[in-house]
Amino acid sequence: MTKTDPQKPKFRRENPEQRREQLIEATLRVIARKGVMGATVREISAEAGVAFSLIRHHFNTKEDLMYAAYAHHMQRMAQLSLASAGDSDRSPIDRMRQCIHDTLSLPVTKSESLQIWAGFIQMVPHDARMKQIHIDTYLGFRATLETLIKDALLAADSHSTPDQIEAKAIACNAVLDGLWLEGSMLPDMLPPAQLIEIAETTIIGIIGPHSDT
Amino acid sequence: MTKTDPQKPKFRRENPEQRREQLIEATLRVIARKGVMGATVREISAEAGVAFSLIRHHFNTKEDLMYAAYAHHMQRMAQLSLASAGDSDRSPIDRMRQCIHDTLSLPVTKSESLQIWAGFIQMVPHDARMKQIHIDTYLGFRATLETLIKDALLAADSHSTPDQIEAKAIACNAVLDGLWLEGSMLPDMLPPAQLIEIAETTIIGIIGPHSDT
DNA sequence: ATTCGTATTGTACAAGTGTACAGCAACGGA
DNA sequence: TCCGTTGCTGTACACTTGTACAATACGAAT
Repeated sequence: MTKTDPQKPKFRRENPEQRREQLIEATLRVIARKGVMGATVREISAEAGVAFSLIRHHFNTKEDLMYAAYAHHMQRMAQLSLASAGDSDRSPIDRMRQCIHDTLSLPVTKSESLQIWAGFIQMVPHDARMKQIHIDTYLGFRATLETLIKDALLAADSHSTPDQIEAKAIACNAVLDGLWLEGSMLPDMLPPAQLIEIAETTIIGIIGPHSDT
Repeated sequence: MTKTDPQKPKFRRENPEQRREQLIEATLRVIARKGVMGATVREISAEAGVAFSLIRHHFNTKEDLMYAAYAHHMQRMAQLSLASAGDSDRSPIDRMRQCIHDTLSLPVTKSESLQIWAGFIQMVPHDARMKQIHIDTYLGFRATLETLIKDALLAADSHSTPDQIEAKAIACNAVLDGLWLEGSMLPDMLPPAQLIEIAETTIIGIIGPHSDT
């Protein structure tokens, strides 16, 4: 052992904001590895390499840490899925294809992501703040889909009422959710290539100008 | 206090099979009310009205109880969704409509059902037995959908390859999963009537004889 | 070098966890 | 009526949990 540094610091003071993010990331890793029930303050702080009592210094309560971690996770997932939705260089249909591809491939379909998502989803019906985070994420995602669909229909010179566009966005969202879910759960049975092909066929069918019932 | 019955039994001996089911039902109620983390052996046994040590008498471990509860829940959900799938009196398309309706209405869309589902789903990636239960349930549901789709296509005198039918079943399953998910989570925002209409339009579009890409 | 704010630590604690086990009591068969 | 089986209970225990709080020590400002 090199004892050459007797005044080596026992710990490093971190920018509170950065430390908070470190704890959030550690929380997500622990949930992915051990599930929500395994995500104890001691496990999380060990993952982050700090004393477990530090959590209480940066978050009023463990619940607060969970809220922050949920929002963080959903934000990242949405960003990964919709990264190219704003590229005005590409055609709407091309952007939609890219969005489908990104949603149904790694890293979004990593089973870790699913497990984190499921662990939080389970809390939504009981916790008002969790529910709010879910609503914000869901509506944000759907709004982006709506824009994409509207652009695609305009490019095809096809008109739809706002209600119809909303319905199509809900349907597209459901397809992506469902395929993402099963693909993440059973990656061997439902590989990304198959998921993407099914999603493209289905979503193009949904967007296409019919459904005047 | 009517002390008229001094030899009132302190407890009732139950058929082991029935007692097991009582404990499973109590488990599901507790998970629905308090989440997976709140589903302790004491809470569950209190819900069932028995001593908490009784659980260990009927289930080797708490995990075993969870496995049984998961299988039980998924079995019931599938049965509620597919109750009319076998009615050979009705046309395939009619049965599919009924299946859509049943999947996207109460009681299947009760938020309790979702919470129980999410709580278990979270365990799937880590636990081999949980994963097996999921696979069995998923493939079972999909197989029923496949039959329904095949019958509908036959009735319309339209031919498809097995691969195409499988792809359509995966897509239909995803639509139903996704809509069920969001509908259960946000019942006020996405009422059954709207979900059902969207699902019918989408699924009829999926089944309909196109998708030769 | 010294001071000072505060990020960080370590210890402590009450409450709750799943499991173990010995003994009680219900109830069907004698 | 008694008896044996076994479903069922109650207590106990080792362990983990989230929270509380006083003491420590890092790092920047002086």
